[in-house]
Amino acid sequence: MKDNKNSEVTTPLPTREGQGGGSLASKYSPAEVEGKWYQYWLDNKLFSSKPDGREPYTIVIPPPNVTGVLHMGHVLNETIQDILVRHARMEGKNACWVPGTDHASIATEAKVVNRLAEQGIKKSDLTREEFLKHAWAWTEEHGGIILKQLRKLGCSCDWDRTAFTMDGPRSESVIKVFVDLYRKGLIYRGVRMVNWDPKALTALSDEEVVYKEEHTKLYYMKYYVCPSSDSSPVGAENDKGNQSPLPNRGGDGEGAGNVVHKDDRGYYAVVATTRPETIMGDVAMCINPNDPKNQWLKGKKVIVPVVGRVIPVIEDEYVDIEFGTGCLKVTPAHDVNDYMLGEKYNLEAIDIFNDDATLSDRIATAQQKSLAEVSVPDDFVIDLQRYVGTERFACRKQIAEDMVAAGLMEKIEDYDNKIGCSERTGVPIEPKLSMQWFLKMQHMADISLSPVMNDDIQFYPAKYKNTYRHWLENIKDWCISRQLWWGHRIPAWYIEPGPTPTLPREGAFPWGKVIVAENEEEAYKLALETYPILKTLEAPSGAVGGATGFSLRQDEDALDTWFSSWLWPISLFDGIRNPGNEEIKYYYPTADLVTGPDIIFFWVARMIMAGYEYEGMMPFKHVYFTGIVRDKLGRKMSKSLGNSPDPLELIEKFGADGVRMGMMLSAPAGNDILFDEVLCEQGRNFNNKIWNAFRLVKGWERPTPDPSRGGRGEAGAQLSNESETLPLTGERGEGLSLATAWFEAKLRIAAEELADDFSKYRLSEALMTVYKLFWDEFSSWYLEMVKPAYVDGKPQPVDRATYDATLQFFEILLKMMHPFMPFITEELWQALYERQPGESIMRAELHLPAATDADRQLCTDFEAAKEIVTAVRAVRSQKNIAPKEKLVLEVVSNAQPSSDSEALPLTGERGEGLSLAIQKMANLSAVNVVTEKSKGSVSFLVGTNEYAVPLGNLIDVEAERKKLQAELERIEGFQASVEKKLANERFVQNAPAAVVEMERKKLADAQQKIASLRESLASL
RNA sequence: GUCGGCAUAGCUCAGCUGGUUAGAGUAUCACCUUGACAUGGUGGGGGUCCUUGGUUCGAGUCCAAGUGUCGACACCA
Repeated sequence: MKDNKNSEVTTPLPTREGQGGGSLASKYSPAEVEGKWYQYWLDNKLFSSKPDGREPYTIVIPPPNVTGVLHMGHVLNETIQDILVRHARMEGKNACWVPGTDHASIATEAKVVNRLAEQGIKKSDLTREEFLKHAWAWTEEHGGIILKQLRKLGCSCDWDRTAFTMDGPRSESVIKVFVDLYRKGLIYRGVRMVNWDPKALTALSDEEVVYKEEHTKLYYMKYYVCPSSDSSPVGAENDKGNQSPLPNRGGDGEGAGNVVHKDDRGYYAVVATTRPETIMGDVAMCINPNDPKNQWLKGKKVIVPVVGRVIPVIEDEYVDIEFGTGCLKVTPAHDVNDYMLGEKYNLEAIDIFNDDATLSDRIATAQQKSLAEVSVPDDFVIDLQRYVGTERFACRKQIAEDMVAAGLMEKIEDYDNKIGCSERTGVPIEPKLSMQWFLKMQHMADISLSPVMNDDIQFYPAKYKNTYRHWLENIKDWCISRQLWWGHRIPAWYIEPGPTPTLPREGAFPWGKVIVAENEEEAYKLALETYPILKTLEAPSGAVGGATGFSLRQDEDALDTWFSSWLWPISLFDGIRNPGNEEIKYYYPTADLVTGPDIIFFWVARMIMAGYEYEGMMPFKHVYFTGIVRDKLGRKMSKSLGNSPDPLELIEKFGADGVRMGMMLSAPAGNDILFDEVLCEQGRNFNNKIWNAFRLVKGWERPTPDPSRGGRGEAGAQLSNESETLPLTGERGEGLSLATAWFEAKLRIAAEELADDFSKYRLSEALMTVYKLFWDEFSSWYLEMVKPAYVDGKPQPVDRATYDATLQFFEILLKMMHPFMPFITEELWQALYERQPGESIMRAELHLPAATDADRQLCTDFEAAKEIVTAVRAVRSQKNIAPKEKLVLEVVSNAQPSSDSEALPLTGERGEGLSLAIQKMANLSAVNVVTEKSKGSVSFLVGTNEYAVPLGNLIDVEAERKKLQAELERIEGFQASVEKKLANERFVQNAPAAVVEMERKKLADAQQKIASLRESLASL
């Protein structure tokens, strides 16, 4: 048979025959099952969503970099999203998961530049258009690989909606928003101190700077003092003195705390810095006016060593008296704080670097200029020409050596410092003054803070609300321009004189003025409108384009990547270009956002801003922050450590379902997850367990009569129509065992737990709930109870009711597990009953009736029955009695009636069922109710009831006595603690009545147990 | 430096508004293969709930301090 043949190699299921369960391989092999069903889902458009009357459930994917490759972080993130989406879909919602990629301007541009470099092409040799051609080619070649990989994971994205942050609709949206914000006065252009990445050659936002701890040096440099407050240089005339520079010498004590340095060249101040090369940009020295050490420097001028520039000593309380010597060199062009001082005291900013952080020849010209103004002794000066063109760190090393050699360095100390580095290229940031575009953030912060603080948007875990608030309350303007080509080019044009030479160029023309518009044509129109004088430059009618007397030059810069990402939840539904369209109305706001806390500012906060600015509503209702995936030693996964497994290899090894489960088993929201392959192994083992449970059930002969299920079709498999389906809810079918009733109750209770877990986004707990439900309750208890006995080597047939119920349970379990393990559940769901073409578990809804008090009582009773079984098994284990050997259980019913319902009813209808269940599970030949247990029996307590297993002479009296004695002591200890509590008057007075009552009952139970244990001991 | 989180079994974590002498998964140990599954079954062992103090009749849970750890932000040149 076909089935037999296949089962040797792999494990396809017989979907029609229904028979042949026994011929299934004993191991589940996911490889071809997964490919097959993913294709089936695609073919049947099961992921696709269109607006309709159902409640929408929307997730937009955090777009991975277009050239990215799937890593473990994605696996975690996308698995969570897929679980949420599949869960919502099975709740009957219109689930829509929109996939896409991000152009990641700086990262992608860097990759393209690298690749070009490998081909010997320099970016600077290309025009913008040529470069972009390469970039698009690269994007098309590598782009979307990651989206293909998501399919292997089982992600149920609506692929027809796949978007890219730089595709047509998204780009247009970005431009529209830029223009809009500019017109609202929220975007401006100006010269500011920005974070400059000298490798990528672009400005960065504050968020793109990461601080790294580094061991560096602190250099103490000598700044010689000009002897008088005029700018006379230190020189010959100074020789007459070893004259102290101190004012009021020997006077009233002012300057008593002065710390003065002097050597044979004269008096000097000492300035400590980590960056000696920046002295070339020094324009002042600053002291704290309250610093007693440096009073003597007030009003003086000092000479910048090496450079020879004479600079003033200024005073500002900004300077920290405690740090270094209390003397701060001021380099406005290369330090944010110095820049502020420069602004305050109107100091010149000398930019000493080129864009790539090599030393600019400006240092040499500045030196010549200052030396021409004031002459300083030659031995204070080194010709700066020698540093021009050197790289900043090489220069630092060199200048430090040179200063030591020239006697201009006081000392050098080791120093630990935190250095701001580019998040992308990793190189240290150079603070740099430059003209950039900014978005004013105060307004954005104002509209986006309260929705999070008052939980209109809920964060999971909520602790990130603090982080969010802190950032918004200290917000700074967002530098949105990047000196890159790959990205959305800023829609700003500058008015310049046109090519027509005869027209007037001078005068009141707005040369250099900026026009912001959606395109050049608009800009042109707007320019004429804004500056009517330009009309006088227009060529005679009929002339076209460049024939005018002015032209427009578009800004070279591109926008920060996040300036497009922040519109993602809106632009995906075309809400910017086409406000109020059907899709945006239906899908927005989205339901859940799943992302890492590392981009809370980059992305989450800014999406919230854009959401309120453009839709007047939050972009999502819940944010689920995932943790960082680390290895089992807690280290971040990284390429250099080689500790990051390839997700695709893992999928090959454990199956996608196994990997998903491995990821989710230890991924509570917000906590870092320590990933270990053994978790995937556990996932795979679980799949195998499900598979084998299915083999068991499928191996049962279908009881007759066996009407084709066609008539009732799918309805027969759904518990939602309660009265029609499982007969258990209504009238109990004759042959239905207590096991069936119990498991049905169990399912309903579990469904409620699951719903609760999902509502709190506790997905790993939800997974653990179904894991235990399937493995422990269903497989280990339920199936073991209903599994047919073997007679003469043959399994007995299963009765019809049990058979039907079991299949229905299986189906419900598959549905519960499906969001976590989509492939195996689809495979088995399809094989469980005959299905119509195109049907899928994906669209099967799962609604169970609420659990009742009776359900809970049944489960409680059943737990007691389980305890009895476990206790009997323990007796076997301790006495080395083979599982096959049948035993007898005695229920000791003393005259004292058991205190209440806690005692297990073993009489009556339910009692009989429980009794039978216990017999089967503990392999007993009988359960006898006795008033006194047999001699030579081992006894145990469940609740306050006593049970005994007669063992005849197998019993070891001494061991038994010991065991009972230990148990007795334990309970007596417990009793003592309860008695003590009850003896405390204040407890009885203050504690709620119910609590006191509970304690009384505990005491009564303990007393009863003690009595029964003493009796047992005595009877030994 | 400022702010915040966390600290419970060997490991990873639950433990919700204080109320059984603290739970799960995994690991570990012992025993068990003819009947779905050794990727399995059964049973067992394993905790000073970080420390100290406080509030309370009662604290793993609340408060304070300390220690350790992780993170965010700010940075001193």
